[in-house]
Amino acid sequence: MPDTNTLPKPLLIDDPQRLVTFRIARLNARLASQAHRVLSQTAGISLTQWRIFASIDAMGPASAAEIARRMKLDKALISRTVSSMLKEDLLLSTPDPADQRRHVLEITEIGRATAERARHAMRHRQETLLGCMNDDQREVIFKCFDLLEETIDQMEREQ
Amino acid sequence: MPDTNTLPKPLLIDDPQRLVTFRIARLNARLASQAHRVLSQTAGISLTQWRIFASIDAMGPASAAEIARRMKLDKALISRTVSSMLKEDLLLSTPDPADQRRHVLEITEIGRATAERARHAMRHRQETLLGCMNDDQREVIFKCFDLLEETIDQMEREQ
DNA sequence: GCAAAAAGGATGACCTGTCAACAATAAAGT
DNA sequence: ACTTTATTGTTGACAGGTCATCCTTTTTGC
Repeated sequence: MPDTNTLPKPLLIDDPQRLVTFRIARLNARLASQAHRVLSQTAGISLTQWRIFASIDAMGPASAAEIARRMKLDKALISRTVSSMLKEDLLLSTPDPADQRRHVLEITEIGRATAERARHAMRHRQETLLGCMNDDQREVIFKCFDLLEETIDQMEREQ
Repeated sequence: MPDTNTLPKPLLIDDPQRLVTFRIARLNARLASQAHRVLSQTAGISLTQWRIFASIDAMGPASAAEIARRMKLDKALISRTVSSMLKEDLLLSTPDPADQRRHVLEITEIGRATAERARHAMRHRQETLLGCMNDDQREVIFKCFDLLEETIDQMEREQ
């Protein structure tokens, strides 16, 4: 008897909509493209540039490696993005006298003004996104993010 | 008085770790690279190829456009991925006599065997990921995914 | 003090995914 | 019947991001 076309059959995977990875991937794609639109319209910067601003702003001047570590982002990505930001005078890089490999990055006036232009839209967006959940849900979701990242850490350790 | 270097100051953004977009982006990057590793080691396929398998397997043979719609993925991406899978005989494409633009895609025996090789590892991974949360948390997180996607839909409608 | 290992940073090759434009076909509106 | 509009699927160009490798400087361990 034929099967694949007559009856839907038990599956390779139960329901793609119930896969964490898949849902997160889709959510991420949509959130990123939305953020990209907002940032390029308001301040003409990329999402990674925005994140570098946010990192330095939140935790003070830092080297590229420190930013990469703090945000768990690829250092190649940071390197390229930082060099684009230096070209546009959004960041200032000063060599560390105590370590000749290290360059400390800080936000310039231009950089701060640029980030400022995106701030309201980004904050509003963030609030709208958080606003669709109630306090309990917000608490649980961030807890789950932590749990998932811990699990990934573990899986990576075990290979 | 100087400021940026003396005191940490109130911020552009409160805490990057508390940004939904940022957390989801990071989680996604880590999950995707992990999935990529598992899939290439076990079955030599890409994540998008795996997703196309999962989509057809879960919901039956379909055209490229239907897959793109179901998964909310870019049709260009689907087109390129499908053509790579056709070259490797992982999928079979048959023209629809009722609509000459449409081609119905189904999984070949080779394709099914290939997907099968990745299945255990992928399912185990999925269970480990879900396993770090309890029933309540799982329920809430999927609920939040739905809420967030609805919110994005709304924001897109309002521009 | 010195060889080996590790960290900072840059870069080339590469892959993924997005956007816009296109040709071909089909559907809708007149 | 015919023009307009929408849909399917393909493609080129490109931004974003990853991986492996490299060079330089610093740190570690003998």
